[in-house]
Amino acid sequence: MGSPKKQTPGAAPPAVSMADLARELGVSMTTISRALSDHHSIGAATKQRVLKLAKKLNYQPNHLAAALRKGQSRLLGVVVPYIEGKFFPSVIQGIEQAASKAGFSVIVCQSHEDVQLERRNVETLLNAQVAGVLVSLARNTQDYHHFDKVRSRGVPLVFFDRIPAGEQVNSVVLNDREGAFQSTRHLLEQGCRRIAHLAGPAHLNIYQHRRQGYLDALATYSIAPDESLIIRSDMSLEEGAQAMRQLLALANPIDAVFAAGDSAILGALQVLKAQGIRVPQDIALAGFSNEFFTAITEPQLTSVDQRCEEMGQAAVRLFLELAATPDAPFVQRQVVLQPELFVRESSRQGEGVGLG
Amino acid sequence: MGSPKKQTPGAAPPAVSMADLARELGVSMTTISRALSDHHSIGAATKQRVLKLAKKLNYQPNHLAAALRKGQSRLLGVVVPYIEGKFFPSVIQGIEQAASKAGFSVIVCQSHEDVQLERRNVETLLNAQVAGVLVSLARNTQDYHHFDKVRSRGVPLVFFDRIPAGEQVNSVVLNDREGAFQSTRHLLEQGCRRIAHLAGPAHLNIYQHRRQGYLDALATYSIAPDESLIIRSDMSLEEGAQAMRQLLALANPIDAVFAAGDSAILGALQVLKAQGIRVPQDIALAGFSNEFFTAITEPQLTSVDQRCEEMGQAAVRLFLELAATPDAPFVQRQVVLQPELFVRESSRQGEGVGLG
DNA sequence: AGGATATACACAAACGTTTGTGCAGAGACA
DNA sequence: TGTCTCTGCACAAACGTTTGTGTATATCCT
Repeated sequence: MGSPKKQTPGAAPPAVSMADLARELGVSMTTISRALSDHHSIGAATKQRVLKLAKKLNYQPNHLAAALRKGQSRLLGVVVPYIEGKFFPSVIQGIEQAASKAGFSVIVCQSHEDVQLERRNVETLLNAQVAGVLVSLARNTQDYHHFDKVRSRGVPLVFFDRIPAGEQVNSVVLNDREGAFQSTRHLLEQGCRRIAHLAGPAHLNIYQHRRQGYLDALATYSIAPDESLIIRSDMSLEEGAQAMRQLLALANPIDAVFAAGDSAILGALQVLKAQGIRVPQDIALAGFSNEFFTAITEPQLTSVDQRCEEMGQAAVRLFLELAATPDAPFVQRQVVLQPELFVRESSRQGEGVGLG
Repeated sequence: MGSPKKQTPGAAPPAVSMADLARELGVSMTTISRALSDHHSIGAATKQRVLKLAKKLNYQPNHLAAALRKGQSRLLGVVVPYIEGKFFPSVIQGIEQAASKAGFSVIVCQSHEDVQLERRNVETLLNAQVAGVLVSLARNTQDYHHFDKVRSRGVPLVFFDRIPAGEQVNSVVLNDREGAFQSTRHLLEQGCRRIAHLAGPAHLNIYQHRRQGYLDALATYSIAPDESLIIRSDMSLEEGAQAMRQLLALANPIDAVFAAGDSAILGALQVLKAQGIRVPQDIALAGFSNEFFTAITEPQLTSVDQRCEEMGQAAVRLFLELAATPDAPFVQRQVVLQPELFVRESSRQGEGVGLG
């Protein structure tokens, strides 16, 4: 009366392994392994035979076993704050593309802007024995000790966009200062002179640099920065709107706003339209990120493109370089991408609301 | 004269393994393994000692080894057409959340709407020994043989949103018919009677159902479907605009458009505004997906929310059920989520352009 | 011809887990 | 007292690769 359940209906069929190939061909597993990895000590004829049989039996290498033996997998870990909006999906897109070209798969984790989760994500990735870790920091990450483990395990570590402040790390970033500089200079060229700035969290490198670019551009026109025109926020739509209301309450009116993010400038735009203030005639606007919606608002919003996909690709390239020389002493590397300013209706003086 | 390079400066320190714990405690590795996995045959006292030492030595389990031994990893493979816009990122968000709660990591692959790539992605995931595969089909996938391997390996397979036609599969979908029905009924309730439909690729289940929902709603008002009012497209902004132009050329004018996607309805909106046709007074509009931009166009666009995150979570739950009973005979399961209609300015009769 | 070099392959030990089986002692029951 | 069931643990064989070392022929140089 044996249990009929023993039949295991959906059980996996015995996957063909190197041992099977070896038995079939009457050679050792060594030969199979080396033939498949194109090792020099295997004859061309043997390689052919192995490859042919492998194809015939539909041999699929078990990456897990290889990873275990070699101590690292073909997996690339990515930690980002979130995957909504345009930026991070696009960067991931670039990462995925470059990684798969190099034979790596990508694991994506979200920190949800939380250091705790970021820490756990890093642990998870290390436990999965990833070959490398690509990180864009959570907003409130100020302590970087959870990345020590990555390094000490000899796993290549690359930061992108949001990088640790004052640390020796490998990174790829946008030239945020330059982007902000171009954007602000453009506003100046349109004749604007009292330009406000919606700044982001002060400890994040990207917002520091955007602020600096804004200040530098003002300086080229010999305009002294006015602290009352610089408003910090979390770059959300709501706080952008709030900041705009605050700016409108100033005695000495402004004629332009440069925001370090598109959501904030959108919030500002909505406030202006609600109050019947014309954009760009009364107040010109410029944002940052070239979000999808910048092309469909009315007026369309001027913004700075962050080269998202290039950033992802560059991060992978950097990782590959590091992985290629595992024992090399650490030298800090940084890739800096050049932004591109997209001028749209919200900042072009001498144009009407320009309907389509 | 030994090479000084032998020092391997960045080499990984010997990670602490179960063998180390066993040696330290003077017990066998079996005991360690079972204590850590809370096996019943290990005494409470021993478990405590093991757990304590593990914490002290900062023991990190090697998932790779476990996966190799058990024949499956704690990785969940996901294949989606792309990760731009709102839908897929949000679904992935839901997947990630539910998966990490269950102790799984997620590998995301994009098929870029290409069957070839989709096939390769599936191979890649299987090679990575994923514990399960979650798929939303590429647009041109009509042959489903590349998923046979997944099943035959006993790996749980769940489709979401875009699922194979006429196949016995596990899936989680939105009630697209209901969403389209509600949306169209809403337009009818607003007084619209000649309602056009921008339909998507005919072979995708989602577009079939949205079309059907549209037809069903018309039927409740005893309106005979007019084929000249149904225009197929790829749901892009451009083709949406093109379709709108085509509709405007009709002798018998229409008074509303229900599109199976938000990009298409946005294209339509842009055409209407360019031609000075009032929305919703002259022509009312409704879309599908509840994309971010529906809330910022002017007028704001009525749309159907797809419960993206719920969909991701449901897919993971389904996977977990399947994984829990690996030897159970196949029974088709389908989770159907209820959509939610978001009524906005583009379809509300009796309202002006309603500037926020 | 003698020694070095290159070629072509096999042996077997890892990598770090999990798990079926075996074995001892303890308590329960007849 | 003998049998039975638990409890608590150890042995050792897997899982499918990679790779250092060994060994036999063939080739080359002088």
